[in-house]
Amino acid sequence: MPPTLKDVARQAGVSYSTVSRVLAGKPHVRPDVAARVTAAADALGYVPDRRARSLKTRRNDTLGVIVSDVQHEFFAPVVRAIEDVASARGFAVLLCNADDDADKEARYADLLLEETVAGAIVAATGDRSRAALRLVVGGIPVVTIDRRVAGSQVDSVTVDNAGGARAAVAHLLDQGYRRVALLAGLRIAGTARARRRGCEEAHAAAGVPFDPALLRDELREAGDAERAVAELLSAPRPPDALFTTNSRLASGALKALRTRGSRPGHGIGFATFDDPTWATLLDPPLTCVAQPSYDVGRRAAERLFERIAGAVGPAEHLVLPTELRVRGSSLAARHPPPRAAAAVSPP
Amino acid sequence: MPPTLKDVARQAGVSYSTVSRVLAGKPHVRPDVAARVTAAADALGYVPDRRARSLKTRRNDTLGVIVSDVQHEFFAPVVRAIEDVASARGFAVLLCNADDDADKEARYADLLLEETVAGAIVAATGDRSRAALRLVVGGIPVVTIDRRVAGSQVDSVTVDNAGGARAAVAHLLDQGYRRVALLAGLRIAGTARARRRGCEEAHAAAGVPFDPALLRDELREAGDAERAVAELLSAPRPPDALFTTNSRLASGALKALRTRGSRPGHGIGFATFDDPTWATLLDPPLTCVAQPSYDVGRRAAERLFERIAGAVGPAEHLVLPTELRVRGSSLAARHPPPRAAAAVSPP
DNA sequence: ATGAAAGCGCTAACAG
DNA sequence: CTGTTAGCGCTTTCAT
Repeated sequence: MPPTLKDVARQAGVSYSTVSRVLAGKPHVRPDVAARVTAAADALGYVPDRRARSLKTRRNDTLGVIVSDVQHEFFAPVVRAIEDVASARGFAVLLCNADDDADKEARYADLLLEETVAGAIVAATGDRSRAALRLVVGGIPVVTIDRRVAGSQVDSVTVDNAGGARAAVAHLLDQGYRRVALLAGLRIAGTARARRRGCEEAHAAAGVPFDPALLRDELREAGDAERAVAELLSAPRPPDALFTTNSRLASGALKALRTRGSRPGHGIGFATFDDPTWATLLDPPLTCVAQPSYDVGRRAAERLFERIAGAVGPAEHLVLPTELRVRGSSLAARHPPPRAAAAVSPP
Repeated sequence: MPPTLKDVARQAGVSYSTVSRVLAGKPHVRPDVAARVTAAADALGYVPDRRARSLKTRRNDTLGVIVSDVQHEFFAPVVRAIEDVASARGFAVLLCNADDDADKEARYADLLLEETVAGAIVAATGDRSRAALRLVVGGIPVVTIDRRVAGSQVDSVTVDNAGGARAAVAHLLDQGYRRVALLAGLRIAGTARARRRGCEEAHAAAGVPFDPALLRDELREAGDAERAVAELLSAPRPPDALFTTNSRLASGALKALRTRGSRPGHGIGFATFDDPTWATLLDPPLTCVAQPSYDVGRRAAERLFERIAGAVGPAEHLVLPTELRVRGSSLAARHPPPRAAAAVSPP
């Protein structure tokens, strides 16, 4: 049983509340008394009880974070950033992995409600963000990531998914590729929709029709992408370029290419969302749409703290830019006929 | 202000404690009363307050996790596993990234103490595990990962770091490499030490002397490894093979090789701890020592729950096996003199 | 089967 | 400056 305020008080020969005052650094305490209290406190190894304090003060220095999976390339830095910002302010972070599963999300929302966290960041992509709404109804400040929540006072931080996809696909088309396959994640995720839109816009702008047969979505794991690409490549009219909407799918797609003995940039163009460390280790290196994941988390957390501090006003929707990093995998189309000359590249 | 038990009681026209009983699923309540209470509770959107409950019951369904960085290849699955096990039992997880920084670790230990978490998993590698000890002294069950804590009742789950490194280096030596450089992480980390030991044992067993000039440790980021490799390769007696102790360092080392235009498996052998998804996307694919990261987290969490449930007895030290996955990057040495024949490989 | 009351560890008036 | 007191929301005896 850890020592309580009372124990410290007894030990220091003062009252209960004096100890509280000293330990809270409140003024109006005689220095010698303060010293005695402090001494007693660390003699006993006293540690204040956050729950009790929080119960009394009705403040809780804890943030909740709901993501689909911390293991994901995108979420790991986001979570890390949130934790950094939180810890700098003395806040703890409750981590919830909801796997894009609406039930899990709802259960976690309840958990955060029961914990009466000071605020929550919801990066989950599940069913209509019921979780986020539940929290909002419960009176908890929420910032979402990856998607907005309709018509509410919920701030959001997202990356320019449509723009990023548009840039990548436009680049592929510009390099002479004509049949760009789109390998995307879950349709319920706002990001997936936006990226698909970007892809379509790029086609429209280039005056190239987008063949719906080249769209494969609802892809979760690398293996899903691998199978999809294998299928696409053996179809009657195969794609001549691949665009994946995240690095997990990219690795699956690349595995499929490798199995067939084809290399990106040699007959088949390749680009992906995310810029994983290994992108530049491949030969040729991967063309990527880099997104500022850490910043997404950081900005979301900062905004959340503004709300916690009482900021009012309409929802703020921050959209962070992406950056297209052109590397070898997407360069000028050389069509399968072995080793034809480069097509559209500059001299 | 969220509704409390009192509000529900008033609404249902029963007493305070009856509501508690109903909601806790306790027996001895008339069905119709129970129904009225339940109805009132969800009419008001009542959500129990975990802090208050925990304060009263002196139990806290929360686990603390201290790792150096969730973004790390190894820790992401560990954290994920812990969270999976915890959530299956209705526990929440408090995530702490301590960056191998002793001060941060200590602060987080205090945080977990203040939260009176039911138990903690400490995967941090900092200074003498002061953090873990602090928790133990505070009466909190602790399971460590990556390292044991001397002479205490602290369980641990680790992977066979020495064995994994030994296997990889033995394989390299067996393939005919004679100057294997070891690129390792922080020296304070128990894992780094064990991996180094494995490397030395492999050398001893093969009767090949290990040149201390080929050891580079205290490497944190990919960039550190990149610089180290660049240096090593331009030294008078360069290594003919590289072994990195984690995938982050591997990517740095590979970058350095790439810059010099050399490919692993062609004149220079390569192997690494960790088996990242991209290992098989490279050409040649990377020889890896795979470790069961998810299982480390899972087993640690399971053991922790046993302790929380009151298990007594001496510390249990679980060591999980690693698996050497031989791929192209480490195959038979062909020495730099352009395209010499393979050296020691079987016919 | 239900209600009354005490108290978990803490903070915040309010007295003195 | 310091002590007394009243809860925060909940569970848990103990009566009834």
